[in-house]
Amino acid sequence: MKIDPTNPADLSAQIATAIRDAIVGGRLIVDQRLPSEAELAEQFEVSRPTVREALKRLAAQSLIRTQRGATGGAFVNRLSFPEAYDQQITTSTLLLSMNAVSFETACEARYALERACAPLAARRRTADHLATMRAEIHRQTQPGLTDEAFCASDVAFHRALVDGAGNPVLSYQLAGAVEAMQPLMNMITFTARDRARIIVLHQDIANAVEAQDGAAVTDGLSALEAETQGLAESVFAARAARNIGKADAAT
Amino acid sequence: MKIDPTNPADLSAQIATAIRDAIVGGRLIVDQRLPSEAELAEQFEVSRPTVREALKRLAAQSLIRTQRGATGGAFVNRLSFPEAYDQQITTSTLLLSMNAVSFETACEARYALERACAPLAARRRTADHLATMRAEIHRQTQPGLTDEAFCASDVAFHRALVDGAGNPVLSYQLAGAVEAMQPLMNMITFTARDRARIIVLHQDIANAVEAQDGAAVTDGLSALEAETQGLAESVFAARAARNIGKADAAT
DNA sequence: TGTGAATTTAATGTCAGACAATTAAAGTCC
DNA sequence: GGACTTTAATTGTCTGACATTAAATTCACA
Repeated sequence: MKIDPTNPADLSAQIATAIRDAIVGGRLIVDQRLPSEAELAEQFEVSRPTVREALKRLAAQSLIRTQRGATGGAFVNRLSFPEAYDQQITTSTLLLSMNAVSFETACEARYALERACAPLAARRRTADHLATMRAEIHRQTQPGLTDEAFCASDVAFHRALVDGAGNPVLSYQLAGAVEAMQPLMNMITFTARDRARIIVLHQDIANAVEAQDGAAVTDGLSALEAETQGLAESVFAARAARNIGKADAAT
Repeated sequence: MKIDPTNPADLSAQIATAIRDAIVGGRLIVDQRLPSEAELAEQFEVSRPTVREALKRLAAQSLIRTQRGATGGAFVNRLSFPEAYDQQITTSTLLLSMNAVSFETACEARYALERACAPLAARRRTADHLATMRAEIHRQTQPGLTDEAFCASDVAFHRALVDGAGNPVLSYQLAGAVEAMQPLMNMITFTARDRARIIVLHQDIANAVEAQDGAAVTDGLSALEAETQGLAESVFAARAARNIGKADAAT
């Protein structure tokens, strides 16, 4: 593990990259202890604060964890699924919110990915997954529900569907797609009639999952996508019309 | 933005979280300049090194970028698609390599996700995507190709298919699934006969994409998945048998 | 008056040394 | 032998300083 001493800028970034490469390349294995900060500082011929900044970079990506005390130090961390979920969700959410991704594009991606889970979920879903889906549908029928709570329940419903596929890798990949949509969905206001239509479609999907009919689940998701896209379109159109009206009034 | 002064541990992590929440929550917008390190240190009532460690954590996630000089400082960074791709790929690769995910599970997830792109790719693929796919197939027929180069070409072929769907969000989500499989695929040795079968399937898929026949693309991917799973199974079975033989010889 | 070079300034990047906090292991006393 | 104390190693934090960078400003000169 060496760094480029001719490039005096970003020493901590170089050190972080060197250690990351060692981890990704398998030269440092899970739970292995890294040299102490003082030793690393000596190895790389930098000061301890610089080493610490490098280690914090790695800690931010869950690549290492640190322990204090006599036998403490930095250890190569086993990236767990929950940690990976979190990173996936925050990255996806920021990507969507910062890049002016259209509702249409994000929605299309989300439902395309969910349909990928449909056949597997139909085959493997357990009673647990079904119960979660039914429970969320029931929550969605509650009259006093805010739009945000409705969206959150929607996300939970879809998460149950995805988890029903029984493939943790798939669940991980989908986490970003499903969760990152929530802020976009929150921009929509749902009338009672809108909610009723969505709930019916959710029930169709839940029934298809229960019947283990993969094709029906796929169709149900497609119908839900069409409904969502249409709803968003009308909401945005109405909003645009109101803005034009305002602009006219202002002149 | 406040931190918990009663918890004296992990001050830099707390500060990083506070700033991250401000970014995700929209209180800090893209390209906005954060206070200088000295000012942040004063605000949070910590020293500058502690603030710096927090900022490095955020920089590691591409949430901020820093500039030196008089008008320099830390700025909220617009998370670009390429940056998000990279993060997605390293996270997925580490997740798979560190968690004893079976080849079968990862492969199933990958092909399920790719099938999600099939209808869109069939509808929207451009001549460019087709040309890339054909070129990669041609490369795969070269006799002197190493197994690694064959796998890399395979990844490029599938990337072209995914990109053909014309949905950047989808491409981003798929990046992890497709690229993270490569190390697992590299564990397999491909005989000339194996390669020939795969190439035929690739050609079927390319033809279906050219004909804009979404169902045929889906079927082609399913056939390729079956082929890959079968191949992996036989390779692992042979390896296990050899190991048992060795163990017997050792006794 | 305009322009280009020199200076100033504000910020990050790095360093050295010190002390506090934590934790496990070694040592000690009953 | 067990409970308690001490010790040592390590991370976490602080202080103060200097180096480096790059924009803004000043100033000399044409």
